[in-house]
Amino acid sequence: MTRHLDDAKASLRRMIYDGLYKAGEPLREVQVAERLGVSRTLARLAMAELETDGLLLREPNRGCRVRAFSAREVADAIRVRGELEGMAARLAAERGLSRAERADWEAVLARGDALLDSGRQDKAARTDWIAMNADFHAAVLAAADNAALVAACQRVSAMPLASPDAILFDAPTVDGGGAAATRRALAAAHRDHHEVFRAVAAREGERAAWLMREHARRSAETKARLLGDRTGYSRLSALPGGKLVRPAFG
Amino acid sequence: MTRHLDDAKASLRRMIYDGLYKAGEPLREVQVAERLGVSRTLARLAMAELETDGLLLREPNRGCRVRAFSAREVADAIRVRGELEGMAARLAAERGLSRAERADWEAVLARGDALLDSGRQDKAARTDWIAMNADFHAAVLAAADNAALVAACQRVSAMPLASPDAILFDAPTVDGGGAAATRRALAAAHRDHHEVFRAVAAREGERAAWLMREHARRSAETKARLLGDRTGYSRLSALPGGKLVRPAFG
DNA sequence: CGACGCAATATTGAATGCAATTAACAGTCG
DNA sequence: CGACTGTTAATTGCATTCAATATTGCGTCG
Repeated sequence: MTRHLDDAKASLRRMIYDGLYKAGEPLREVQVAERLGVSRTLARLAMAELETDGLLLREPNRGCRVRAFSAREVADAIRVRGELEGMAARLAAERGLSRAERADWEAVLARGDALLDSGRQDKAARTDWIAMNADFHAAVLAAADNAALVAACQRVSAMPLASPDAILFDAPTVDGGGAAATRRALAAAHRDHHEVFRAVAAREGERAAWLMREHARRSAETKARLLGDRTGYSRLSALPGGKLVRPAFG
Repeated sequence: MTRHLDDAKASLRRMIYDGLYKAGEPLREVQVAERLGVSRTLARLAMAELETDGLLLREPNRGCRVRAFSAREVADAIRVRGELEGMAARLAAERGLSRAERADWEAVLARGDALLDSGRQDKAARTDWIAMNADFHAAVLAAADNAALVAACQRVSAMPLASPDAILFDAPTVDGGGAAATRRALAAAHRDHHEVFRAVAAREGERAAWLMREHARRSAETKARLLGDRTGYSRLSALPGGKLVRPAFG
């Protein structure tokens, strides 16, 4: 992959996430190329990559369509991610953390603590949170020292909303809405992070795996609750409340 | 993906598996195109896909090289596959098998029994065995009813030797060689199949998962023993004994 | 009036050609 | 004699062009 292709792919991904193309709507190569400001070749390659990422569906000689993900599919993907991350936690616990890994991990946890303590809710805080969260999940995978596991996890995280980066801020909830609920959810998630770390550090492999799976499962349930039962969607910005924020995505 | 591209990709894959390109050796687009009998465009696309499959490594502006897989990497991938298939078995057990699924599964098991009972060791028998084995693993995944799980499993199986299809027949072993040892290994594997099925049918989820993980682990250990400790290889036909047979691969 | 078939058009699929980047080599200077 | 730089050859990256396939609209026939 070269620079231009990466750019085109990222831009197209963003376009889809932003709902420029509705689910089921065909992506015409010429139009995509125009909007991306590149040639048809690059547009085509970008579409091919997003297809392998599972974001687009291709019918031979009929082009690509944006794939719609049901709440069920997202939940399924998150369960798989949880299983893989759980395996990573178990492997990490069995292997034991090096001094450096332990320090890195604790630094990430401290960043999360600081963010929660600050009480900030602005956009920068959200970006920081997403970065912290991503770093935590990456640390778990790295500590497992299994390249195939990392690759598999990245793949399953390619689905919109299935990635740990995909956090729904300020979406309305049944138990009262908005900022306070979000804050509670983030605090709970970060407690999970601490617990996973303690279990791994204590070499409690199976328990670490269980905690990690539960962490993913909670995230899946939260998202399912927020997204409702609609069977298909891809325009994330059109979700209930329209206040979805996923700045660090893609 | 269109027909020509699929063909080109499969052919190139086979070329690499057959050792036409050694590990680390660069794949020049023009040469690949010539050997495939297609244009540079298709060769390029095929290479791009094999890159995403993890079979090739690409350095920007410097093309692709065949990736060498260490015995460790193969073992890691198989462990991940085992975890995913174990998850599938657990989900299948929790969900319960439909009448049709149960029948399909039993038919696959019966095919394996018949093959073992026949005592055949010819090439056709091997092909049949590989097909039966693939069907069994596919049945486990299908019974889990989780699309993301299937996709993740397919991905991790893309690595050479990591797929359940990749069976080493007649490779020399430490405990006496060849046909008899292979026969014992296949019989043991098929006992695993039966046990997994019984556990799933009995709704024993965690036990089914464990059995499936162990099934994969055994396969990984067998391969590791056969492959030895060499740190890098990709020319499968050049493995010890040179009697490797993997007809249904790719 | 509806259904089928044919032609025109639009869209994807593949190949060739051109530009940009990189590696290798020779020549020159220190 | 070794290191550096300018130049050349080779290779990838991208754009354009040509060909194949599917879709749509219209006309005709039942």
